Order: sequence, then C-alpha cells, then structure tokens
Amino acid sequence: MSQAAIAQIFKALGDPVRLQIVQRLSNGAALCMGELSKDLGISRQGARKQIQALVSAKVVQLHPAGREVKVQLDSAALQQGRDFITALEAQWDQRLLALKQFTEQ
Amino acid sequence: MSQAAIAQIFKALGDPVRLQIVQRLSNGAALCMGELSKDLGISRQGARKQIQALVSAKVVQLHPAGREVKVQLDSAALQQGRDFITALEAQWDQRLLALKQFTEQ
DNA sequence: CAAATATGCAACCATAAGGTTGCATATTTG
DNA sequence: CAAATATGCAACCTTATGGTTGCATATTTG
Repeated sequence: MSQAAIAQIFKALGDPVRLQIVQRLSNGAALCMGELSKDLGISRQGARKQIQALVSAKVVQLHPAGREVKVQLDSAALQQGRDFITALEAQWDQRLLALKQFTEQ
Repeated sequence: MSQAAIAQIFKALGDPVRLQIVQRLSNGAALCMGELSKDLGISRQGARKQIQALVSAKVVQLHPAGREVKVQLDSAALQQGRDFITALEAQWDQRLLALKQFTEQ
C-alpha cells in the first residue's frame, strides 16, 4: 500500500460531513445517493461531491440500480487505515520500551 | 470525542508529508523541528506549517528545549483514530451478519 | 561579544476544497 | 406519453491549503 493511497484514505475521512456519511453507511442498510444526501446540512449536489471524494479514495463504491445509485462502504479501506495506525503504534510502543530499558540501567 | 475532533485527526494524517513526519516520530528518538524538516522535499518553513497542522490536531506536541523545539508524537490521537475505525468496522460486520442471517432463512 | 544555529512570523501566490445554482438526462409510474 | 423521481454535469464563488521568500529573534558557541 502506497503512502499516497493511505493518505488519501485518511484525507477522505478527514471531514465531518464525509465522516457522517461513512458512519451512516456502516450503520444501516445499503443507501442510495438521495437518501444519503439528506440531513447533511448541504445541498444534494454538495453531498454528491463529498461522496465522490469517498469514491476516489476507494472508501466507498457506487452500484447503479435502475434510476438509483447504491452507495456501499468498502471495508478494505477502513482496514488499511486501521492497519497503518496500528503499525505506527507498534513502533511507538517499541520505542518507549527501549527508552524505558535504557533509563533503568 | 466529538466528530469534529476525530475528523481533524484524520485530516492531519491525510497528507503524504504529514504522514511521513508522523512515521519518523513513531520510529526514532525525539526529534527537533530542524531534523524533522529535512528531506521532506519542501522548505523548513513549509515543513513548519505541516508540523503546526499536526499540533492543531493534537497528533503531536511541542516541547521547547533551549533554542530547539522537540516534537513528540501524541499516541492518544492515534488511538482515537484507530478506535473510531474499529467502531465503524464493528457496525459493518454486525450489519453483514444480520444480512447473512436474513438471506439464509 | 560576534558568529553560527534553530526557530518564528508575516506576506504572498497558486491551486484545491467545499459549497452553491442552473440545467440536462435517464428511469419509473399513473 | 406525461409527470415525477433520481441522478449527473458544469460553471461559479469563497475560503482553505500547501508552498514559497524574506526578515526578525532567541540561544549557543568560539
């Protein structure tokens, strides 16, 4: 996984509106664009742009169905983000441990 | 933890330069601004602005020491980010399970 | 003390982001 | 078929972002 791709995932999650969209998707049943765009405090077209940002970061996938378009969460992106943080934390803990051992000598 | 604060953490991680800074910090010993600003492909002042973004998101803390300023990772922010993703994944898995049970009837 | 070092701050610039409005287009449905 | 519904696309505006340069300031060090 490239650094840039990871950054894109985090960037996609780095906005309150998009975060709410992702949360709704993880919560309930499959939602279409229209449903998803409601109650975000912005226009449908504004919401569309945010959803597109999630698509570009591959956090979400679009599935056309008739005149609707279903929006589906891609949990792989979430996992990649989580894995990256986990790796950082592991390095950090290791560093703290080494520091502790050093000072205890 | 407010939605906005979480979004800010992800936003801070959502840039290749900042991601690299965080990685360096999790890796090695405590670094000062100057060290941290090297080899990022941008000027010192440019790097400074990125570090400031990390400070604002509380991903990193500054500790002045003489004429230097040490930059330290705040692992709490990482954990908050990871926890948020973990919660999303849990909801998602639960939803998938419910769907599976529904189709199996 | 003077020179070197580490940093800070402000102005500036180009581009990206977040949002809007208006209009076009495909698909249902009565 | 006509009306309603769900969506797409483009232009536009304002503000944020990522970066630069130039200069000021504090701390070491010879």
